[in-house]
Amino acid sequence: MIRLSTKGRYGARLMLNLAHHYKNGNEAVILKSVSDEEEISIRYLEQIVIPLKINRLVKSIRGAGGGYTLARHPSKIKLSEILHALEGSCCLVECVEDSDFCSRMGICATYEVWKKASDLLKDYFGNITLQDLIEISNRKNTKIKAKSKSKNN
Amino acid sequence: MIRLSTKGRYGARLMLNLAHHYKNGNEAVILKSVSDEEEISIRYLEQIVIPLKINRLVKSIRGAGGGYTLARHPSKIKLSEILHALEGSCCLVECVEDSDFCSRMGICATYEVWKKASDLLKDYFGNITLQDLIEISNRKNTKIKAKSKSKNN
DNA sequence: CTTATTTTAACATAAATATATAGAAATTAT
DNA sequence: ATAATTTCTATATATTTATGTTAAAATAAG
Ligand code: FES
Ligand code: FES
Repeated sequence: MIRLSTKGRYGARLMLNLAHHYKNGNEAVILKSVSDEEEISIRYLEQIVIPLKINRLVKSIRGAGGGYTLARHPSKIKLSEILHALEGSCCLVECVEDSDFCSRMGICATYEVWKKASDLLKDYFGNITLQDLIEISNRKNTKIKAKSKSKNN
Repeated sequence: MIRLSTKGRYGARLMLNLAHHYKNGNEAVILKSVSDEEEISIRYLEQIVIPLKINRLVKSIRGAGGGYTLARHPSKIKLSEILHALEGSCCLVECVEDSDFCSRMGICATYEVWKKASDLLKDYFGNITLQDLIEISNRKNTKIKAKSKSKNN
């Protein structure tokens, strides 16, 4: 019913990929490698990475040996920041952040509901960092490995 | 960052409008009146009301004197049902309900997060009925009246 | 120091989907 | 019959999603 745009979805995976390869902030990852690993069109990734750069979530290093790297340690980057950079606003409906959007705010009962739901999401995504995602990812992968191992034996 | 489509937004207001005029289920409201009161294009409302009818949330009465009315008492219609009817699925990303959508589900760490966020919303909207919205609306309006009265005195 | 290579950056375009409007046929009450 | 109203179908516009093409910057090699 509510759609996270592909930008937000792909952007989160792009950032998680950079986080996986994050060492000290100096080693850059080229988009081609993200594109291959995440199976997302490189042309589209190029567009998605721009707002991430503008919002200082990634650093770009041009030229040979260059690429992109996280601007900060994964534990210092919240999912809400990524989504905010990519989708502009952080709410289900425009009127929650732009009071001019809807002239009916004063009397609109649905507004209250969209507002609270937006806050729910904001809280949830505000408490998840890239580091958390890495840990979820690791847990998931070790589980898979364990599974396939027990199958083979 | 996450957008509730206009269908969902307008649909919720359409349903709330019908709820306001709900008597016993026999008195129909014409879309023109909803269109005027809610300031939504009548042509667009016509399209939005169809899935609501298919999902048996409203009843239509054709011909002169006809219109639309809620299929059940406002307290028996959940917001989640309305959104489900209008947006098809009830989740932030397709992969949550359609496992074929994303081939990476098994290893995708972001999936877990979208899934939990979807559940948060599902729970929230599943606990709000049209009756609740009516009450929110009434509280809001009496507040406004009280305010404008105190201004005039 | 010059040239070739790697990579980001910028711009343009195409395809798909969401949003919105328009017209007319079908149904019903009076 | 006539007027009111839903229902169906078509079309226009805007936005999102995705691909392609070229230019600019930085590095590496000779
Ligand atoms: S105030 Fe924007 S939908 Fe009600
Ligand atoms: S985004 Fe669909 S499984 Fe990760």
